[in-house]
Amino acid sequence: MSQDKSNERIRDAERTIALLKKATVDQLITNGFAGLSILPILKKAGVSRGALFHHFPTKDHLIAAAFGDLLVEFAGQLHEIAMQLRTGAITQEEFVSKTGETIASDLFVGCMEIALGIRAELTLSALVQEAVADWRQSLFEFWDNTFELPGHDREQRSDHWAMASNVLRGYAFSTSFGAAPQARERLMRGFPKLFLDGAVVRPADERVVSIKTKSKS
Amino acid sequence: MSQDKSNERIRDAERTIALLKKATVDQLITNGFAGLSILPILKKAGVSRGALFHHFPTKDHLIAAAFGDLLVEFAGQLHEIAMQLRTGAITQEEFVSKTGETIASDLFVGCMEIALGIRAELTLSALVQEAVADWRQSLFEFWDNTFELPGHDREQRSDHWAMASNVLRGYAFSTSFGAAPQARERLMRGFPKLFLDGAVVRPADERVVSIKTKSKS
DNA sequence: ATATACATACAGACCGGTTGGTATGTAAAG
DNA sequence: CTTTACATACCAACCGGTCTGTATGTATAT
Repeated sequence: MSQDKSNERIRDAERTIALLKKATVDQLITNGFAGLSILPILKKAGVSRGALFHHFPTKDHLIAAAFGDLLVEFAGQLHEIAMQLRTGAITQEEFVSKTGETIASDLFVGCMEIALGIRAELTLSALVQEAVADWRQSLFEFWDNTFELPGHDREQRSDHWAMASNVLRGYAFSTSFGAAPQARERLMRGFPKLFLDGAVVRPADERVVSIKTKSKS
Repeated sequence: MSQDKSNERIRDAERTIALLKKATVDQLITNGFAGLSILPILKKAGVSRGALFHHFPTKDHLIAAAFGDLLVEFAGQLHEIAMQLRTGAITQEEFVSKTGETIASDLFVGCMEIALGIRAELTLSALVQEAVADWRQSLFEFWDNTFELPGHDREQRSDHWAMASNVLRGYAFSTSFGAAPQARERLMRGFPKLFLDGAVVRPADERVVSIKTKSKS
């Protein structure tokens, strides 16, 4: 990890913070929410305790920051997939496959774990509230900017894509067991039939989209 | 909790085990998976450390046992709702409402939390594997024994109900934030349209169903 | 019936290890 | 010299688990 055993110090706040958040995400993926202790995080980041608590008042603040980064990254990944479809770089089938893959990735499962885990932790849940709201919004935009639903008003579209999102969330959850090998095929067959049948892909230039969240206030 | 400060001991293994499992579920609901320490569990159960480790070799075994109980209880709740629909005691709309409520309850959210949380814990995930397999089976039976899907073969029915289950899981997940007040209405509108349109309720006497799991081997 | 022997059910002190967080010190930058 | 960035020693609280001891059962022998 860190071969700088010499006494030269690296003084770069941004870098240190990034390392810490990255290590937190790594730790979340490999050891789950319950495994989010600061010791392994510090080890992975190659950073000292002092550095951590210099930049973050508590462990929860670090987790919240890492969680926020995760969600933003996801929004970016989904946006990327959407653009590939809208530019014709991939087929609708590939779109469903890639989206499913993204949602069922360890990263997103880790997100769900945090989202459920913080239910009982008031301070932490308060810290991530804003990031979650942003994420919700960007998820709807992901669908609504990618597909047109002729004859549907805004309310109906919200309903439609909310259900679609629920399916993917449930899919991600069920795959985290790894016990349903047919789950993927079921998604590939079922999802387009249920949600994309009447939908029309919006050409890439139809609407200029900013998927970016409001970011650090 | 326990006012028996006298030196009279209650010697009832079944009772003690039940108290421990109950306390574990309670603790899971109120404090989440990360809050599953033995101390608060023991306190809630009014049982000593010695009693716990006499009946369960490790904490994980207790959690697994409590988790298994939870899943069986859920299967029972769903079965109950299904029977109400099949006997005509409730409407389809009420059926969707009740099912959604059950899935989005604190109890089930706790289940999801465990299911995700154990991802990184090998021993625990091994312990609950069987219970999860039983649960999967009973969930499919819940749908398939309740509704007929004319013109669908077994494979197609599996696809259909797997997607339906995913929607509910995703719904449960999203409500655990409490941030989407319209989520319930969306489910009530969207679910029947997507999954119950071509489905026919099986009369209660059409098929003798055993929703019971294989139970303790 | 009563005494003996043993298994089971429970209680609570105790253990080493880990937890999140702090206090203090030091090196670099302005 | 002051501020910022990082390092280290340290702390009280808590963790899961083991220990020894005790209360309560039951099976057998007398």
